[in-house]
Amino acid sequence: MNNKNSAELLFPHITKKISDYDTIYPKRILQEGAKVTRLGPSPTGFIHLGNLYGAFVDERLAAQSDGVFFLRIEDTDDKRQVEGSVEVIINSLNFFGIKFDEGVTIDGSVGDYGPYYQSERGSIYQCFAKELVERGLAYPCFLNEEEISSIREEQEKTKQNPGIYGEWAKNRELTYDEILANIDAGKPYVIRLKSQGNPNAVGDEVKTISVEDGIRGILVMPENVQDIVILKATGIPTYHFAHVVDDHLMRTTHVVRGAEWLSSLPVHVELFNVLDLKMPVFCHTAQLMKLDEEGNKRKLSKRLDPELSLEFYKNQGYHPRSVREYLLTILNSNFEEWRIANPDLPMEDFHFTLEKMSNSGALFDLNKLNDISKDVLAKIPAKELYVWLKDWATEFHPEANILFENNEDYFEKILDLGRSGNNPRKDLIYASQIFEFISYFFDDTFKIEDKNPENISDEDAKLILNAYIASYDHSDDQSAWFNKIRTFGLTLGYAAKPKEYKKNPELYKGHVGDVSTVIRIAVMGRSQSPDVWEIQQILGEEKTKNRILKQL
RNA sequence: GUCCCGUUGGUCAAGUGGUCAAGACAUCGCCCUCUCACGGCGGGGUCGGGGGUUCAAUUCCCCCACGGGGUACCA
Repeated sequence: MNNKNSAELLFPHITKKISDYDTIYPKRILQEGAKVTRLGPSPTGFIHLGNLYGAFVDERLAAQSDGVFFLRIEDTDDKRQVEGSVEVIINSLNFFGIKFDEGVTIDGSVGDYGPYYQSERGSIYQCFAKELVERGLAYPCFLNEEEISSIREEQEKTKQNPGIYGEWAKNRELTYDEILANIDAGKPYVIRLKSQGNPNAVGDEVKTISVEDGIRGILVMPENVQDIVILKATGIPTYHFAHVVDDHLMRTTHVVRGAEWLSSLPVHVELFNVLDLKMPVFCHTAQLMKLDEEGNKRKLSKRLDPELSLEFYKNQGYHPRSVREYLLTILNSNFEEWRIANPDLPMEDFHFTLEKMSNSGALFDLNKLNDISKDVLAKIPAKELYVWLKDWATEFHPEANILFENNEDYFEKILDLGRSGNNPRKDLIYASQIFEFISYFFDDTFKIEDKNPENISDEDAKLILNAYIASYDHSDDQSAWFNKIRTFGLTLGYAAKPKEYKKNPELYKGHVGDVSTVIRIAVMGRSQSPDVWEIQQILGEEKTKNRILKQL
């Protein structure tokens, strides 16, 4: 038996059979309908919003069905490894609430379906490859780089499809003796699939495959005809082969991956068929896009788009829950309606479905994220916000650390400012914005940023502040406080209501709004802010008076 | 070049052979109001183009355009 001998020659050290692995990694015992999903990042040291987006789908699918979500590291490309990136991946995803049930963790692997690093699964892939060689469905190919590129040139010249297939696959039918001779000569080789597709078919003769995608419905594509590489010269598998072997042995039920894999789907289908394995449900997600300077949609790129990096959100201080809610609104458009109907339920109560996912690429929209974040933060109690802000500042804004010392009560009052009642304020968006927003509460960061209204001269402003300090009583309630402002405003020549001023502008210097703006700027340094009385109550009498006095 | 996927307002999108073509963000106007927010009310704005099929097409079919992706011993 030619093939059997070749297989022995190629893989002398492989003694296990595929069936042995099926015993080692038996079918998972899970309840009916449980989904097994996986994330398979390559450890390049960069994890982005697209990864989170996909991971979120995996996580929801598994969690909602009491299934399993595991992490497998796809480190088959030795050129792209980056030290420490596995930790970065795990920590980043964890920060945004993505937790794995199984697979690689910070302290080693967990689960019965390992190893979870593809680099440690070499003999498994080789076993599968060996059996394919034995069965005449794969073969060693000794074509070197030059030979392959000259094949390509020839194909381009004659306008044929590029690749190694059909008669271009010159090593397809090598005999045992030829293989032996090549190996003895020390020639490097790869293992290629001997595609069962017909490369010479044209028009209606072209066979098609039909796959039901979890997101896109039925996909019909031409069958694969390429003798793709399954094991590289190093003995390490390509993605295609590793995917098929691993997702079978790890008993993955749903493969969630980006649309960039769509075109290699026929390859995967052939591999599953040729190995006689049950295919998982493929779920090809749309890619996240962004509008470029010329107004074209384009794929987010890590070089050009800082907001693609998960670090961006951590740096800016977006709350993980905000990012999660935003992602869910892109993932399932009906989430938004659900959220409006159920403002107080945790987002995990929403039933996520693949069918509701869009097939076209969504533009990333920072506006929307901000809007969602306002609602999210509005519901988080001040105590929790305080802890979150403190943690964020420790890492990204250390100069603010001093603000947290013995200041918890003060801080919480600030964060709760205007948040009670039926129409709570929604001022808080992300941590760095919050520090900016509340900076006037702290003498270290307080500064006069805005100018008095144009109709108020410096003398007028002093008159107003003098009258204010003279009438100031910290124990006044809000309406008493404002009535005083109206009263002395009127004697100084300012209408008590803006409408009165508008009716007879010639009678007044301005209106009560101008008066309170002057006060607002003295106390807050800004012409716009939440309610002055409430802010003064938080600041305290001493600080309030000092700030006014300083402007006199 | 070739293969694959996609295309509903500025953005995210629901949706169906006959709809006034939802909703959200953004935007504009008004109301509330001492500013800003919040909230309320309202406005503008969409089925990429061309052919079919049909009494009727945004919806079904074909062609084109545009966008994205693949075409690796990357994933």
